[in-house]
Amino acid sequence: MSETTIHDIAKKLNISASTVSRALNDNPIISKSTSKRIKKTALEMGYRPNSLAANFRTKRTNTIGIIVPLINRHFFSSVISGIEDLAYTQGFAVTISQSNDSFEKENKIAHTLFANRVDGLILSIGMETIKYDHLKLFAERKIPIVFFDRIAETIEAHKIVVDDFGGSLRATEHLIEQGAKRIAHIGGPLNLKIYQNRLAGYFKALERAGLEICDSLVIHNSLTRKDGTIAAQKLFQNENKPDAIFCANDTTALSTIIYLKNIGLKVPDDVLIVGFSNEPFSEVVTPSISTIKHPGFSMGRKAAELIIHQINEKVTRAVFETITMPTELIIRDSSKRIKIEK
Amino acid sequence: MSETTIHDIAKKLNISASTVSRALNDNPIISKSTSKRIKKTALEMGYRPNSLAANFRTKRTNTIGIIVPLINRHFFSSVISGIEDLAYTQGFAVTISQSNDSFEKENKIAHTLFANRVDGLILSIGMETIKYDHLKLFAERKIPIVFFDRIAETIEAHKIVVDDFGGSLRATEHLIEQGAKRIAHIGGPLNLKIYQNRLAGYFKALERAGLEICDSLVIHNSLTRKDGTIAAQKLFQNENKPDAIFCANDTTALSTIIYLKNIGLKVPDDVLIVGFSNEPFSEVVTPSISTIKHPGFSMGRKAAELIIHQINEKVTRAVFETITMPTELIIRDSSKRIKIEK
DNA sequence: AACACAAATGCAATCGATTGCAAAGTAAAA
DNA sequence: TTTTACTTTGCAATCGATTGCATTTGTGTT
Repeated sequence: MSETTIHDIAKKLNISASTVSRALNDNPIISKSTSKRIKKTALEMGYRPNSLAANFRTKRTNTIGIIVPLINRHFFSSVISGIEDLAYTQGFAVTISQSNDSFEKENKIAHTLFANRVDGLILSIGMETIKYDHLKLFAERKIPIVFFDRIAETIEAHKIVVDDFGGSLRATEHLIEQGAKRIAHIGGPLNLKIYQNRLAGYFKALERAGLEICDSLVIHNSLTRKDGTIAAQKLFQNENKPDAIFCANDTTALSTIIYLKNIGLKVPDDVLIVGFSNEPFSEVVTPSISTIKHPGFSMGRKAAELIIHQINEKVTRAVFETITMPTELIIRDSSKRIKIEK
Repeated sequence: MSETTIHDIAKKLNISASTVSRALNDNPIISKSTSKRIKKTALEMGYRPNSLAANFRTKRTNTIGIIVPLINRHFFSSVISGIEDLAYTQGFAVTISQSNDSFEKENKIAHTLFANRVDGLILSIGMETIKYDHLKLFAERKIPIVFFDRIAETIEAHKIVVDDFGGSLRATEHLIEQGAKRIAHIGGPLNLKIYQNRLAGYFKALERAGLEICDSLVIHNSLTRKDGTIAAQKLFQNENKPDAIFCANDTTALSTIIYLKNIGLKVPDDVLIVGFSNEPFSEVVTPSISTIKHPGFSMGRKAAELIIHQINEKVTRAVFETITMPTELIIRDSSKRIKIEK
């Protein structure tokens, strides 16, 4: 009727539950012969370990909690995939929740994960998040946290970010190499560090090349399809039109390209475009979009590696590091001046 | 030092732990005044509920296990997102693993999820899976299972599938309406039901229209980018070339389009194309790809709804149903005969 | 004041596995 | 045969919350 427990096995073999427990956990202190007998009986009796009981007793769940703004987004699902991939090999399960960029939900999720005693937390914070009490909860109880992409700067923890600055620098320099003189930038909300960095890389490249920084060429918005269209509209209503645009994501790069096509301008002939993140569509649209590659999957693996190390080593006094994942410029059609190519 | 428990609260207030437990769970049997005192003290003492203990005692984890072949894939991450979305509102957490289409991994994951006593399991089985012992485990212990997309036909459980047949029928009919006479089909591995159904819908449409079914126009492969190119190559080496292709996914639709472009044929002018699944890129490539929409997110929500209902109602003897999610033809440029349009 | 009955609280067992320490068993050395 | 030193095994407490049942407290009625 009810589930077989180690006590049932013990009773059947006339031994103690402790021995059964040890045998099933391959504790070498148990003689091989009894161990074998126990395992055989366990199998016969259809024994299924109850991790709940074990976790409760040992205060360890072998579970990593993950919070992302939205699961169904290429970058995040790549990271999650990477985390799960490594975690699995190390015997950890992952519990995933999405905050939908709502602080309230993020907060509740954090408490639930804590109540479930996850061994560690990997997260990318939501756009609304400016208070971190829900995360301090973990820090206080020495439960390791690893941030990725959207990090909380004031919390002491390992952080994994993308080299936004370097990527943007490279992207902008590439545009300059292709002959662009008036490069615009469509950027994201500046309360997020990543967009600050992308802006900074853009500025740096201009500065290095001795190009003037022009306020009217820089627009910030939420980087949706629509935002991109509106931004492009604004840029090309100027009398002094740009000859290239560095977009802070591929989505706006795409809608910009579509807009330009509609007003009769050609990419890359008339305007050069570079995006950011290497979305799956970027390779296959026409023209294909030059972009900066985000190593989502390996970020996930790295995050898992860091957190598991902390969990296993119980490194509490560790020096926390901020790991910057390399970015890579992928040159595609949207930024290739044909003349220069040949 | 150590965590505050309900006993600590009880001791401090000189009452019993049972009362504390009941108060914190809003049991109405506890008077409002004590309840208020208890909650206040709990807050002051920084009490954090230990779900491990509660779950252990109640044998209920409020957790749903999910197994998908690959998290980082648009369709699956949409479904996961939908599951999480609804589950969250019902107080359930989700634990997600990817099988990578490996039977061994799927098997191990199932056992781990069982050991962790998830309340229910939602999964899409891997390509290698032909034995279901690891799932019978759940069935035997009355733990509800819901399959989606790739279902195990011999296990009794709710199943949620996409209307592959109807979608394919509609897609093919659409091509016929647009004037196609020789319609090819690039399909997936026939050991998966979904591809059988897509093939069947294609046949049905031809039959209804009185068009001849021609073996040389039907190709089956694994539906990768490369497979699509190879298939297209084969189709257009025939003397009797197709004037339209219905592809079983958008990926092959895309690579077919690219191949045709390379050999100087125009889509849709020379060849009409329809894909399946509505990948994010399909809308934005040139020409945009007509396709059949997969309602991933709502499938996820539906799956969550079904499983939570079973969990809460303890419906063991329920009649299991197979729910077919509606598909929708999205007509884009790749299948629009301009002349017919105007 | 006595009683009945309802409301509020407490007692104590329980869930299943783990683990420090004690005890028993075994083999080798003296 | 006794002693010593391992090897194996068992005892019993423990983790924190829940819950059926018993008990106490409180309220109202006659």
